[in-house]
Amino acid sequence: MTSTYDTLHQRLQAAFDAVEPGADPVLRTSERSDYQSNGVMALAKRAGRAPREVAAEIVRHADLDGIATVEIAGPGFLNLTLAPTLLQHQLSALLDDDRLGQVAATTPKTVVIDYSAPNVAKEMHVGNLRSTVIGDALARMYRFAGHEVIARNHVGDWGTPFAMLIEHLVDESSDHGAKELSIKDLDGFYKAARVKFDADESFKDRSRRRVVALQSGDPDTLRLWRAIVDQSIDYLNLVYVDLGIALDAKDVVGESHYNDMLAGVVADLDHAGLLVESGGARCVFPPGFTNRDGDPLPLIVQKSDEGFGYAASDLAAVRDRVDHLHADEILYVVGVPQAQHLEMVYAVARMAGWLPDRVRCEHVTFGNVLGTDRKMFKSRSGETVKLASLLSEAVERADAALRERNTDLDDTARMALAVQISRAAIKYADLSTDRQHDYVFDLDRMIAFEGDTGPYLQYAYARLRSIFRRLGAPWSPQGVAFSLGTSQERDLALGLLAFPEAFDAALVSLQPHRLCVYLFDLAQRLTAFYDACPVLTSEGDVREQRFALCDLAARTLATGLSVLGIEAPEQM
RNA sequence: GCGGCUGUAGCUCAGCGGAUAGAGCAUCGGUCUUCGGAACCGAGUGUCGGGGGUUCAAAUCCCUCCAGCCGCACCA
Repeated sequence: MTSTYDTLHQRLQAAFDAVEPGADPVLRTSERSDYQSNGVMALAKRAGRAPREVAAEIVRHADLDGIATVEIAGPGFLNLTLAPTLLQHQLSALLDDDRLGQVAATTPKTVVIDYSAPNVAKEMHVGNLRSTVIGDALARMYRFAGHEVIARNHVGDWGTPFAMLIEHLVDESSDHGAKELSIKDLDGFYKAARVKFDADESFKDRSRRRVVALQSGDPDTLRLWRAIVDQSIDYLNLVYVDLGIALDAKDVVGESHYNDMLAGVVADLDHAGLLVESGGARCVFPPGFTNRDGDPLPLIVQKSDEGFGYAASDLAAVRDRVDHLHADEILYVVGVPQAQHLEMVYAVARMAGWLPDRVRCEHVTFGNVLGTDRKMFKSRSGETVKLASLLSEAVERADAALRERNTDLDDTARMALAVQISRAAIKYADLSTDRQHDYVFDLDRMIAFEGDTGPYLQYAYARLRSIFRRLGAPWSPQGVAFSLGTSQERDLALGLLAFPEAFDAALVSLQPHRLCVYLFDLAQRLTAFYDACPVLTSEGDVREQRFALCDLAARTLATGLSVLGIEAPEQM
């Protein structure tokens, strides 16, 4: 189906084209009418004519029969009110459309999304939250839009930190690592190794030798490395399951994966004449980057000790994603501190011819998670907060809230619900503000059942489902007449029809919060409708229409939440 | 020093060239013998960080200043 916005836009575009080809109608939703077109003033200015005269001409050219009525207002705004026949037609089409009016991509793209990327062998913490949640939402949005998404969890599983862990494992196991240890407390294990590394010179030396052994593929070293990595990934997967993140073991393609390609990266840069030796390191100097003294800034691909830096593996990853995964688009959902590094990687990859212009490469940045004191979010004791403990605290609060409401749920069902609610609370709070901004992590606020929160949206959905449960029999639409006799019904209908443009705007701009804003607005229209328009006790066509609106609202909420990675329970 | 991001109501945030700047929370006042009240309706509150400019039109674009955060060669 053609969305309501697109229908309107096409008709207006034709009218604008008749006056000046290519002129933008600037069509927006409006508070004064259903939609407004603001393009007349600019057009009149260019033509040197009176705006209201141009507006009148546009109106004459516009074929809006059965689509909308127009009113010229103010200096030349076109206020559009959608015609009943159009609303009837569009709403009927929505009832039969699983995609709720959103048109799937005609030329699906292969999109590689690099997100989450925690350090293996360290416990996941709030610092990993945003990349994981935002990346997951974008992956789901792209999939819904009809694209092929390849998720890449570029975990930190290589290099010096791992050499250090392996040495520590050897020290700690009774038989010098001949058998793998079961590492119960990964975080503690990592910290102990770190302390030893910083304090003990001989341990540091052994670790350095171990890096060489690791990178050159020493079997014993690799076996120990594998043991640590496997356990860590098992643990990561538990967190992903707890959070409801669509990442699993097959998406884990960490730094280690590119080890064999690093020498090739350096050799090919050398052949291309891009490699420069500087201070003993092998570098590329992409133009336009300078350090604090104004001197050219290198991307160091091979360190002076012959080891490869992360620039090398990032470059190898670009090649892999373009050559083997055939990416049309690569998104890096990575913290903003990496901005310059990534820009340099893209620049060098383009210089080397590894990243053709047709491949869009974008850094999806995000702000920090702050505590209620507006400083970096830390625990009472000043440590970084573990994701697992954050989640369990949220679950406890959700469970307490459910108990207070004394539902008739048994313990198991209530706990399961508490998990769904707490995930929604955390994810929605993260997704509902512009991702580039820092946001304040306040569990009390985000888990509240009133206001702009995940649980509020879930509740709006659950109320709708309750109506259908009470109906007893399955409901299916049959020639629904959308008379939209009340303002609440009409407002809800307009909200439902706006799903495609809200979704598309969120996708194109890579801003999931736009979809959140839409869903919250829809939920408010819904509750106003719900309050004013009885459904079960109404009769005839009105009843049928209200069921249809409920059905559409439920599906729109569920779909919208689901592409954000948020579940919609049937009952709360 | 260079580059990037941020500054909107008491608090948390939308608004990204259009009309009197919006929402949630909090506050105050209503509705209702709840199709699930975790609801709905209403009210008040703003030097859109300051200043200049561009434009028919600026919170929005440009310049500048102030405040805060981040990055700027071998840890990733």
